[in-house]
Amino acid sequence: MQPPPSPPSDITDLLFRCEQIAGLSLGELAQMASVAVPQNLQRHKGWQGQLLELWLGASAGSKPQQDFPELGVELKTVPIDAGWQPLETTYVCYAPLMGAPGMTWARSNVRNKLGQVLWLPVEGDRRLPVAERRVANAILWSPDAREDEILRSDWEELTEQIVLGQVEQITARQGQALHIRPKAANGSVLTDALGPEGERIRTRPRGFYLRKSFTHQILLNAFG
DNA sequence: TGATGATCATAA
DNA sequence: TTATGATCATCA
Repeated sequence: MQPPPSPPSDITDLLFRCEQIAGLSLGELAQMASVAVPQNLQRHKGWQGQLLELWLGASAGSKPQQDFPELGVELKTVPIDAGWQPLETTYVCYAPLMGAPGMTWARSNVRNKLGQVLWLPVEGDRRLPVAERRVANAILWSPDAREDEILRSDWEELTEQIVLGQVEQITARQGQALHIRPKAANGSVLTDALGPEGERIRTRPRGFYLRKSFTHQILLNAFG
């Protein structure tokens, strides 16, 4: 078996590809793709995500778009423990800090990314060697009315604070399902943001993330 | 011990 | 520099 040379033609094709790799270990998938397996993920944090992108035929590179634009699907690998509990929060996208006139939840990047997500749970216990971690069955998810409402509410609160120039007051403690945390190579990276008087300030870049509890519910609802 | 805040690698 | 892929590691 080898990684597919082209993107999936439709959802069925995508789900079929998921079935093909379900139950296999990262070591097996890496070997078949001629990719080296790192000892740990300390210096290879996005490694498994990129390996699985390769196996599902997602276009590489960093674009502020979905992984499968033609299918309207975003791919997210999520490390889980034996009880299907996510071990990490899930990065969603960059948080625009300069405000965007007329931006709404429905048109936001967060909503766009989360409109339809293909969750790919992977064993993530740090005691398990990376190569031995297995890929679970994929879950194709779209937020229901209740979930969308929770996300919208969190997004609106955080976005309002950004627009009002209160970026520095935002804490990761805010938000029931969606929150904001720093997102950068290190603390010296700065980007433009809005200040309290509408002036331009420099601050650490931020990203939107999904809380573990929210992702956990998604996995449970799909019955993992 | 878990969540928050910080950080690592890579592409364009 | 922005943005993707995320996980690490410190401290309450």
